[in-house]
Amino acid sequence: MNEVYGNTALEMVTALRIRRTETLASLVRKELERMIVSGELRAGDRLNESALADRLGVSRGPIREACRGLEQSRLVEVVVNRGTFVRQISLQDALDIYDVRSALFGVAGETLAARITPPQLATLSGLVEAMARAADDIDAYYPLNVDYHAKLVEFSGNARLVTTYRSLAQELHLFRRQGLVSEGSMAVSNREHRAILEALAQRDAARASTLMREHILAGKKRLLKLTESERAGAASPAPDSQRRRKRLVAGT
Amino acid sequence: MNEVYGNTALEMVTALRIRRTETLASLVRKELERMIVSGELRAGDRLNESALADRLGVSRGPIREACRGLEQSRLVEVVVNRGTFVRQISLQDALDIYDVRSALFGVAGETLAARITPPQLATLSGLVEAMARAADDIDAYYPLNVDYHAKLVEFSGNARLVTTYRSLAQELHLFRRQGLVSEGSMAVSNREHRAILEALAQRDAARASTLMREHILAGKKRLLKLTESERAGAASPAPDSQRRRKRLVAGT
DNA sequence: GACCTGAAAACTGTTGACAGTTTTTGCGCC
DNA sequence: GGCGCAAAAACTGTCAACAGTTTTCAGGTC
Repeated sequence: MNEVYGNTALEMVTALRIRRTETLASLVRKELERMIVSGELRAGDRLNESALADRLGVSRGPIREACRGLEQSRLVEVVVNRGTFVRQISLQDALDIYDVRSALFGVAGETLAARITPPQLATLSGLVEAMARAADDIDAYYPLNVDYHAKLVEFSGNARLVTTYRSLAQELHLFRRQGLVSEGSMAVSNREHRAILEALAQRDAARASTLMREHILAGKKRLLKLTESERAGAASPAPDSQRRRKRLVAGT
Repeated sequence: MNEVYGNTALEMVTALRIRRTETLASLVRKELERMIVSGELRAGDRLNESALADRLGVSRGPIREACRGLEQSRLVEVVVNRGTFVRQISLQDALDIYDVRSALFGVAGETLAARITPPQLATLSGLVEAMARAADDIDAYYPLNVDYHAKLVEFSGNARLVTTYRSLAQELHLFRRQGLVSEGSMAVSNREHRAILEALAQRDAARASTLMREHILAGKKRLLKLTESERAGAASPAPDSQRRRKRLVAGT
């Protein structure tokens, strides 16, 4: 009848086509993940089960199942009888995650140095060059940067490391300050990327591990410095829409 | 009427008393976790939703929600239209987990050395002494050992590290060979525990980190050696009940 | 006996409804 | 206008039933 019904019908068709490989709950989980990571849902927002069910054209069952999955991967928090909320990440949480992530990245380096293949080296090299070309165009740089890090972990061949790392990276997306990459740091960062690549090419496990660990810790330090200078002096970047609650998923 | 109903009634009372703090789904999740870690449910077993629902005195909804949570923490695997199965961990998986765990343990050491308090040192010291007294009584030694490791991570104060580490440790419980601690290794292991304790007492972050990382890697090496000698020579410890499937949860 | 085949049984995926709790709303009172 | 307070609305927790898929099994065939 109206646009809403049009949308859900379309999505249902898609869902049905995919079925037999994916369950509704897992499709919903992916969609919610996307909404959270993309910022469509913000930290603190409540996930209204009925509203989501209407919006996605399914019943509440799959929605609830999806939420339990998200709870376990720490993207949401469930409060009994009150609902599930997109998690709020404190600065301390973010710093803690950086520490864990840096250790994981270190393992990736150690493992990878011993087994990296020429095609993998070529892929990584391509990404570093692309980042160099991106210069200080942050919109071009950022996805390349994410991809480079992801590839380093994936190429390690340690499946459990990959999932753990991904989960932490995703959780970090909940942190409110997206602008953690300042322009000046991109050149510095890519210099580190290149050094990592060299260590890997030489199969120097110890060096690759150290460099990779420190690369993440450098990110942590940047974040720390940023928040400190922010707290000390200038007004925070976007102080306007601070406590804009009530932006639940309800209305279409 | 019969014993089964008696059980479920009792459990329901317990559940109702706890309510308002916990949801049925989370209670079920904990129960399933216990069953899996304790070995009551074995790797490969299918979790029959209806049977579990009857057994625990709840409907299938909470069971399904619990399973989605377990799926995310990698204790079970869900196959569409076929059910959820207790995960099977291969030797390679176990080795991969050891690598990740060792890195996490290293972070714990580094963080903890800088912030450990006298009472915490006392607690850890107590555990090391208790383990020494346990000598080669494995039933006394094992839980102390688990506790010692857990405390080292908890005392680090990094919440995310704690949950990640716990999840990995739990997953490792799925690995079929429980006898990964041979008698001779207990003395060696406790010597390492004591060395870690000393490094922490001296607030030597680098040393504590290295020792703790290597402590876990030593466990990995023991496992590796064990499986190699097993493969090479003697028959495996318990070759009888190998493919004993069909031990689903159904019958009471 | 081994092997298809098709009906029956068992089980998972999903839904809609009901019960109990939390939040909102409307109203009198200060 | 601000403040309790009770009724109503909104929402979560749980369940039982239905639909569709997978597995089992009996019967026929070679």
